[in-house]
Amino acid sequence: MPKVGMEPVRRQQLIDATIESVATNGLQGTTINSISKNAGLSSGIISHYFGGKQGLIEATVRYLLTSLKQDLIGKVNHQTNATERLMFIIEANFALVQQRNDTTRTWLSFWAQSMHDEELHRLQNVNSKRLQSNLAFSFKQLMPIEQANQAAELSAAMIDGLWLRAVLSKSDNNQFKHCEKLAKSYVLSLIKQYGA
Amino acid sequence: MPKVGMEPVRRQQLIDATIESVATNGLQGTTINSISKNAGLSSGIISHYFGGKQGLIEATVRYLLTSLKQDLIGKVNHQTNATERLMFIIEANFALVQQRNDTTRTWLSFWAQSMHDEELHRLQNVNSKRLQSNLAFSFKQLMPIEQANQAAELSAAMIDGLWLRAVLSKSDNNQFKHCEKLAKSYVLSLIKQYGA
DNA sequence: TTATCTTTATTGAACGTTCAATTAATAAAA
DNA sequence: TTTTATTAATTGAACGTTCAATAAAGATAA
Repeated sequence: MPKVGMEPVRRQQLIDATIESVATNGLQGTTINSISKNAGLSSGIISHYFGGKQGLIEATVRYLLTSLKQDLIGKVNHQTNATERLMFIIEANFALVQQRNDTTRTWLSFWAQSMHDEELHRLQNVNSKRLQSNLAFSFKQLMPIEQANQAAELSAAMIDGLWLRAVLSKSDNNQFKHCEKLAKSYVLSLIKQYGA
Repeated sequence: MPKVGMEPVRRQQLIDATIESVATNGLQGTTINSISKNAGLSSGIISHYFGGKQGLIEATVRYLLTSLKQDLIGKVNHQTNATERLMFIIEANFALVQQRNDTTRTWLSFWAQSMHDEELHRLQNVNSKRLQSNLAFSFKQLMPIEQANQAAELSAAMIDGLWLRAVLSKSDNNQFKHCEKLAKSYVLSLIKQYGA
């Protein structure tokens, strides 16, 4: 059965299977068996490639964070203006949902666990601060620095709040699209309010 | 050791111990042993009073929901005006934090789990919808119904978002106070914007 | 080309641990 | 004495990890 050069393939297979299992069974219900079964591989392979269950969990979170980051990078370029950039940030934060419906539940599980897992908490902070500083960067081109920072804090909370409530109510894609629109119009209203 | 009429005392003891354990160890790390140890009781007592671990978990969530509800009821009376009532709703939603620092983490754990537990999800929906309809009720006295509903949806998201970000960044009470102020001024700005 | 050696990839059973639940025993109060 | 309250001991299932075995692929040498 074995072929050479399987490592990257298997790693991705196991990460995908982890997202799937956490979305379906929760972090509590996710075992090395549920993951390896989803991936169509044996349980031992997890320790082989990730050192253990914990290593795979952390690799999965890192993968999700990278996906979010890449999504935004793919949308903007050097001639994107500040307002457009703000809209792209919002789109990126709601985009993972549209690609894979199971991703949102998985995120929430990981964030809850980050309260009791140092490495997950570190990763969560990177994500949370990146959202706010990305927003602040663009707001600063549209208003004074103090207002910009305040606008970034409020926008980040609004985005996360809309997202959280949509996830918890097990919303469909339409509902997420609705939340994306609300977030965008809130950011636009902040620009009108404080904009120079 | 046994005394008569211990039931309500023991139940509360075990619920308090559950909040404590979930805050410290997370829902994953919470066992009937960690709970009973916190309560200074034996593990068997959990099955006796709650039928099992799951029953105790659900009773704990119901207790938290009731506390939140009572907190709001205690603040308002028949001569509270709409704007005051909105401020009290926000205060109540941030108040549990101040009383007990460990409560917020516990909430987040429960909400994450609600994605994979029918009864918890039902309770979560009650809470989520109550916040929004409480907000809508007061907004309707200050603006047209359509704007009131929109304001309620946005305010609920803002409150939950500020709360979520504060919890995840392991904020102290000052940070929560700051978030409470932001939420209040956001609601006031909505009243100014749409208010008749 | 064939035979041998080495590395890479993978499995699945065995092990020790942890957990929730149950049971039997016990102690106080009625 | 009977009932209520509680503990301590026990059970069996489920879990993550480890590890010996194996199989294919690639490399080397005859």
